[in-house]
Amino acid sequence: MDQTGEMVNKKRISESTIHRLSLYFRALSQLERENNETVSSKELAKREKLTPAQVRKDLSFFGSFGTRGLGYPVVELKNKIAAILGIDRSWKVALVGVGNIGSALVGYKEFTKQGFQIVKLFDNDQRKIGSNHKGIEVSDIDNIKEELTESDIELVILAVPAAVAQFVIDDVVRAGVKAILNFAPINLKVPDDIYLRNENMSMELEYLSFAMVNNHTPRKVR
Amino acid sequence: MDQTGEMVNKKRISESTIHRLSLYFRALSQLERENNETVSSKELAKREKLTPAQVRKDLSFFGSFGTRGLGYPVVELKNKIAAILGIDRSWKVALVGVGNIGSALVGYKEFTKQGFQIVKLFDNDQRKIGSNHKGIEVSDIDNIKEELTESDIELVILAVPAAVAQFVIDDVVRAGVKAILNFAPINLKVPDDIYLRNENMSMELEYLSFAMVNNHTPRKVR
DNA sequence: GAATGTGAAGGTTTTCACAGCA
DNA sequence: TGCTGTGAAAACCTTCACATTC
Repeated sequence: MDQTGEMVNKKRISESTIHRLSLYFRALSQLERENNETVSSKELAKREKLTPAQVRKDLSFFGSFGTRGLGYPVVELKNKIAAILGIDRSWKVALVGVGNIGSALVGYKEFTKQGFQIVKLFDNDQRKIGSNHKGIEVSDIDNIKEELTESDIELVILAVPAAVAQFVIDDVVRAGVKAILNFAPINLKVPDDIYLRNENMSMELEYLSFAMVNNHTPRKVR
Repeated sequence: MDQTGEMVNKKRISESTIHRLSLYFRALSQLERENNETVSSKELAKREKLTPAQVRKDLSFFGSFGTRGLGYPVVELKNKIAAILGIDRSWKVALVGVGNIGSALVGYKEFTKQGFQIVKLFDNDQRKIGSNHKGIEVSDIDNIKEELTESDIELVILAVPAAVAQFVIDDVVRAGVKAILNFAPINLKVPDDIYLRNENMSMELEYLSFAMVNNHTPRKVR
């Protein structure tokens, strides 16, 4: 049960449903740019290679947003989904590890578009510390616990080498951060109340490799 | 049915199973470095936050690699999985779009470790074309169809802006490439016989945002 | 007529539980 | 005894099909 009244989970929402909400959001943004007032589940499904029934089921978990015979109001639905995903606000994000991947993420437009603002960087390289990277201050990773604790940062992106990732995440957790996106190819240990997600970019390449070698026919595209 | 005899699919292998093979491979590499001769499904599961039954089921789709009472031979299993995933060889990869994300991927160690070699870059920026980027030649994106056709590149990573991604992928497909990993946040159209995977890095951030706002308790970590 | 919202059906994936083997 | 390999059961997710509403 949820005291805020924001959303009461009658049923458990599956992870895939949430991921598809991201897709709907993206499609609806595009539909808005194209000046569409309404969209049917059929059209939405087509744009993201899903089925109309799937779209309707997913949305129905959160309410009835459509009009029978007409479809869904584009802008309204987009805003509803943003609220469900929690991206109707902005999130302050710290990025740890201004290396190869890290510095690419600093300029990643999709993050900002969705309200994720990288406001602080951490690194252990003395040449980077104290300087500005694309307008964002780079702090010493040794002070990460203190600096995060004092900040209002709620989300951390880890882009450090696998060898040090566990040490870094321990500090991040101690600083009270509850949500972490990890790019290091390693399984990190965190307490149960921490949301930790892993982004593993070679996984998809490996899937492609598997598919080619085995003539695999996938059920869906992802 | 598969004429190569490499592997006959008795049952359809699920996508999640394949993704988990990547995890097993990673864990086994680590176990090998730690000089473990054998590993049980229990230990393997623990390392990747899965269940022992899941590990055994996954592996059983491809054969019986273990010894009852003992476990699985680490190095042997690692090699078997590499063969299944098709990463017991090297793949020549072209990367299109040497921007923010693209240039980060050029130096991404995980790719090389798994046998994915980026051997060619493409961009439309005249300042980059002809130059070398981390030792790899940058070609004009206008010649992509010809250059890919003449090459032995089998895999393409797309890291171009969403606005041009469809045009670029059309050329890539015309060049005969069958497997593409797309980083642009857009749904691309390709013929049925092309393997296309999408990497959407903000999806996981959005999931974290959703989880925090809704106190979502996930079934698993991914 | 057109398209949503949703129980019920169908399919897929995961977990259980135990037989079988070193 | 310890741990794999696997049918069967359970859980989960997707699709169907249709009553409902505009």
